Amino acid sequence: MIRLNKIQKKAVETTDSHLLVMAGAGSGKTRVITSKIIHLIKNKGVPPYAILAITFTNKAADEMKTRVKEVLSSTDMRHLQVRTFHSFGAMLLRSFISHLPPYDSRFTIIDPGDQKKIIKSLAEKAVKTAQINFILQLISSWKNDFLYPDAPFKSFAMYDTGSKEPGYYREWYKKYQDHLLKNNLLDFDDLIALPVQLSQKNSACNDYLKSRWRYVLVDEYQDTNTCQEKIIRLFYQNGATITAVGDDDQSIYSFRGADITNIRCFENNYKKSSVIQLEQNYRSTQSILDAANDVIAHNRRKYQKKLFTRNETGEYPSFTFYYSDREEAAETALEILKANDRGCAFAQTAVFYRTNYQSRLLEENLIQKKIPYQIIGGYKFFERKEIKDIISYLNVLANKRDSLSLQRIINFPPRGIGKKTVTRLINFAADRQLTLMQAFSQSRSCKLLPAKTQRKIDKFSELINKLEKDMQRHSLVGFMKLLLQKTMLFPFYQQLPDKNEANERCENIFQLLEAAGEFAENNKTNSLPQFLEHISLHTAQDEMAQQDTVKLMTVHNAKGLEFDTVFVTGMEENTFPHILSIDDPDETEEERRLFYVAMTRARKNLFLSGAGERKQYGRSKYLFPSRFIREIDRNHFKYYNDISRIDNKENMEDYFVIDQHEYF
DNA sequence: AATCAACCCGAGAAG
DNA sequence: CGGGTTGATT
Repeated sequence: MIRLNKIQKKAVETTDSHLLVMAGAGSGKTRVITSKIIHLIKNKGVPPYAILAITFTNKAADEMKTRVKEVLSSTDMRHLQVRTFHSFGAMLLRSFISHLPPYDSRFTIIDPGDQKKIIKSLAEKAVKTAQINFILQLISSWKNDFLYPDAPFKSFAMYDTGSKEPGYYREWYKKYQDHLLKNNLLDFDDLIALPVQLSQKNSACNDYLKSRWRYVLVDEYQDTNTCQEKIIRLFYQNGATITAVGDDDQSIYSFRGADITNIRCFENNYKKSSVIQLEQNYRSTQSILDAANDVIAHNRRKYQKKLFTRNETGEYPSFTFYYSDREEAAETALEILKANDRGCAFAQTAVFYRTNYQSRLLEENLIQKKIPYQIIGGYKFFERKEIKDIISYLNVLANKRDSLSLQRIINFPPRGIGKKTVTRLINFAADRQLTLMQAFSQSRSCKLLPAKTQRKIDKFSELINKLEKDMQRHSLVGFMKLLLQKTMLFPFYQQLPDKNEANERCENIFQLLEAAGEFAENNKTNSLPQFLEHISLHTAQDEMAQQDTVKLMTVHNAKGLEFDTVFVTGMEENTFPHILSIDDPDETEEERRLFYVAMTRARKNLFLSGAGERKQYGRSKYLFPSRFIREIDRNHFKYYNDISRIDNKENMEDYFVIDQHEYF
């Protein structure tokens, strides 16, 4: 057992009862979990088969696997399960979902973009994006609360649905879920909720869960939602020993259903459990921790943790309030260069912001100063059009019932099958209870379409059939190359009139092929369904390359990461805390935790900044420094300046619309 | 079916 | 300001 402190050691060696490890930021929780897995196998003789570790991101899962791999044999590794909640759910469902007809094991996992498309397609007339988002969010929280459309009506009534009746949204939910069932599609929430349903309805599945896992370790427990907690509870009820690791001060995902009371009530919910608090930090300097402790102390807390370290004292963070967002971006880029001159590698530097669009100005400045950078999150690689096109072909081949993907590719690249034809086929399929694919062949005998159009449809069906045969005969990558040619996708993108665009899209296609090759190599498989699952469960952090680039990301994406030098930008009221969280004390506390997460990512240097003017929708907004900055003891700054440099007299008036004295 | 201009409206965070 | 959609035109 490698270098654990006394308290960590106790957490590792407590194996005979349920345990909550309250692990402060940088206190070595990954080390505790991995050490515990190794301890169970090596010292306690627990078969690896009986151990399950659950995380939230692939990156965390991979990290654990890598560390455990150094000690365990490859046979042991094969039997040990280290998975994310979603991949665990998917795994279980691949084996058991046929007990929930009409789903079958070839289901496709859809992303939020697909969800929006589905809602749009189910609407009789145009629906606003905001409305679609609201519907989907409601559906998501219903699923997280384990409510499916067939639940009694009164269960839905307690949800706040604004101006419209809950019944209205329940109708959407019914239509949406019906579409998923017919097309054999699962959304992210289904991956968590359906396993619970299965374990209750299907004895084979329940027996499997019951008999197999005896030790379950959960990472980031503060981020569990009702459904995820229920899964852990299933193991608990079946006699497994639970180790929950997390930090209530880092709970930042309530908007996706995470319930902070899950971790705060662990002691009550899991009988005969104990709690261990890890407060020694191995990441940051004491100066950074001092400032971070100041901030989080402003929250109401059940577990009062105060981080300390034996690392060097280091330097206090700095705070600069710039004149404008442009100045902030330019100066941040300059500071990155200065840090680089002092010996901080670009790869050890990160810039965080509250909202995705804040990356834009930064990017412009980094490009101008020729600083290599990489954005983590935001528009994801697998959501690019050219990639989605290819994946849609693959989806259709893996799941013939997926009419969503089929509609995407039926006339792409263009092959003369227009909207009218597609609408006709969809209606035809609906009338006869056929899948869209089945409608292709049936429409011929029914003479549904003009002969010329039917010929085009036949040709397309033939293409799909041929690809299906090719799939059997080739490796994953080999097959994908063949597909790119036979569908004319690659030639299509290659021949785009805009050469820059053509190059970029082709480059992305090559990257996809590379990813497929890597996947096949790492997992020793050419299975298309497994590759598709891998893609759909891909997370923002997976895009972290080891290149020497500055990393740009939202604070949410920064969780679990660490850098020598960290910049937290946009520290203004209404930006961070976000304007939509400012009226609700609970949400403001969550914003504070978010800032706490941001600060505790830094090992050595922490730069905080804000701007007095920020452009939004092409208009200027005038802002004041964030309350979170004022919560840090003034003595805990190396440099502090909250006065904007007003060098443009025209804007003076705007600044003093609100009396500064009133504000401070 | 493809192209383009006018127009509208919006961006909170993510598996 | 800029992306996405609509509707007119070819």
